[in-house]
Amino acid sequence: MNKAAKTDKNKDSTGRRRATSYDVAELAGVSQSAVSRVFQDGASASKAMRNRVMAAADKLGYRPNAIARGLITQRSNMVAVVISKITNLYYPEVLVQLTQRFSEHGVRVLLFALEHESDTGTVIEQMLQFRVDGILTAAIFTPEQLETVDNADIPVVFYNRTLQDQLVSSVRCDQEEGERWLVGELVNAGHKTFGIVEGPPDSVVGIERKMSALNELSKMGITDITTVSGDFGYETGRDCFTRLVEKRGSPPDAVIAANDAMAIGCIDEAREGFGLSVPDDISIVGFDGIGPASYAAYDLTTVRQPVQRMTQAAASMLIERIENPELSPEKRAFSGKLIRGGSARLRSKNG
Amino acid sequence: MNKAAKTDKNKDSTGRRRATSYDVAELAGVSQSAVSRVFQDGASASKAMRNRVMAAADKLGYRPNAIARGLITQRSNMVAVVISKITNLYYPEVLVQLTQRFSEHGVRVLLFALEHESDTGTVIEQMLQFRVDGILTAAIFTPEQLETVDNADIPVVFYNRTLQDQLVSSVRCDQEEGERWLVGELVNAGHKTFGIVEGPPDSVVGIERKMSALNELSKMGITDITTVSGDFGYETGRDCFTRLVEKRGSPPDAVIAANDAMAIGCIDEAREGFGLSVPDDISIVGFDGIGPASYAAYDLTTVRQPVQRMTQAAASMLIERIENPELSPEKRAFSGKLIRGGSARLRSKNG
DNA sequence: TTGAAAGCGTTACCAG
DNA sequence: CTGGTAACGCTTTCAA
Repeated sequence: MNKAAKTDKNKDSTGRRRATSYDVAELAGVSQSAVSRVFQDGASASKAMRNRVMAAADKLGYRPNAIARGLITQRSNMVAVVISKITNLYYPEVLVQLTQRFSEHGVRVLLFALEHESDTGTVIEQMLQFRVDGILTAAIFTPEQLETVDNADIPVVFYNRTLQDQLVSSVRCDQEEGERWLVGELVNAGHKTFGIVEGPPDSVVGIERKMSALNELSKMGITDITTVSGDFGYETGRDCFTRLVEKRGSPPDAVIAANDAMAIGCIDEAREGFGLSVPDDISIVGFDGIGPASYAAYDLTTVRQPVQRMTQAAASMLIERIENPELSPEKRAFSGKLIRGGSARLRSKNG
Repeated sequence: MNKAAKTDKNKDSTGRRRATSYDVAELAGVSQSAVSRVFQDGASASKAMRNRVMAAADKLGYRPNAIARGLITQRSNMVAVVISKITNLYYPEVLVQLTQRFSEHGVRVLLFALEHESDTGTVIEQMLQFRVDGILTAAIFTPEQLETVDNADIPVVFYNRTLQDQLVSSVRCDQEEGERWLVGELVNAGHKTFGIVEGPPDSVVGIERKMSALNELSKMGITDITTVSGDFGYETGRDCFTRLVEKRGSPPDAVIAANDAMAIGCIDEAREGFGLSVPDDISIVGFDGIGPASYAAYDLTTVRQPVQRMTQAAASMLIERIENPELSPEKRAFSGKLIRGGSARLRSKNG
């Protein structure tokens, strides 16, 4: 291999090497450090210098190499965002908003998607290898995993899940409150028998919602409660409704589903499979406030998560902790918004 | 600032510096190059060496630094994925599947989200700075933008959009065919007057679908066609239906919406706003095959995109081109699947 | 199979 | 304000 061949390896399609700060420096007739400074924020560079460098730079199509910068700076300017199939981050707008929030601070998003929330282990190694500056996760961590990232001094913010009594930052929707509202509305409107459609067993969110509902129901003296479990999907919601009725022998007065998708499934099954009228024969409520919940055919009574405020908060909490690692953990819970839709027979506000 | 303070900067919470291959080498009593080799694939290292190094490594919690590796290797092992609000990549499962596909090849996803498809310019610079190995985009590029990434020798795969006559790789759903199917079914079932609900003007996907439908309608001799335009959202779908009827003076026999969300909006508005029965009074069809399309209340006639095969193809096409930059561009179009739902009055298959 | 040494493209420190 | 030089943590020749 001759010399030409050797120097070929970094050439682009037109035969030029990808320009570095040295190339720019040479063309501009200045030092490489000068070029570096021109491309920094609080740099000290004279106007003349800046002009010459810039001219040379875009003549060569120079772009600072963020990888190299990260190496020396010890800041990758990337955060890991972990989503899993059943997460709320999974809702499209959340990811888009998050990415944009981070982007405003010059931070890029490295995405990690989990098939199951329990697969976290495999991706943590990756996040650490890529030296992400922070982690925003909608999947739970085991204590060991938490310790691992903690030892690496990487700040973590949990989205809609919070480790019991652990000293970690989190942003969540106040689901206890939400379920309390829903149960309150239903009981006050005279519903006496309840079905609960809970989420999959490995979902903390699902468990929380179910427990809160059960708690509130029992507080209000309701004892006729039947529970079945689904996977947060529409189909499973339909299935759950059938199983619920079979288990009880007859439909309950109201069904509380752990999320909107299953609630919608319940509505369809109640109507199609059992010829019931919603809400005249049975009330059905969900949780989340997803798009289809407000479709006219369902008009779901639900609690809408303040997604925008939550993502906003999550992003800034993480960025704050990247910039100031000494900041102590913080847990923020946002109230949802009760949507009194037509899928439940509720007392009118004025009654 | 004394020496202690200086050396502090890279220490972790327990006071140790983040371990490097040098630290591992020292502890294991071998050279740094040896450590490097142990953590590579086709490395040559004796079993004894490997053991000693590994022992030292996990004693120190050593993790190879992917950033540094990327710098020397000239491979970041990251690809950029660009989504915009109205894209199909926007559908949750697509992102998850993509990320997993890439992950299998050791490639991470750097996510870029656009508010509008036309904002591409701002993110291209970022992708280049981070030296991504490839780009998968569900947003259109201008010719200049395409040239920019081309000059940087970064392979690009377009998802569901293809630049007219440009020499680029793309994966898409065959929308012409899909619209042809839909129109064919409707015309054959006797529908004579049509409404078309098109997408936003800056969506290539929307335009393609509309043009294909119009084409096929005209081929089949249909002339009574009214067109209104929405933004791909549910609410806009409802609105569009109203405008359609107003514009025509009366409801058409059938409505062809550019996507499912708007089709569902049309159904709700037809029922609620105009007291029409779907499909007895009017047939409504969409495109995409999103989740809610199959909800019992809508049971939409639509064309489902083979999302899984498309993401699979997109990921492997990009990876192939990263590993072999000489590969010529390739355009792959996948047929969708016609879903003959209850939202349209169609000829039965046997009739 | 192993080790020494030369980069990769930046930033950061320190004189001038 | 500017330039020289030493890192950053790794991979990759090249000899031994």
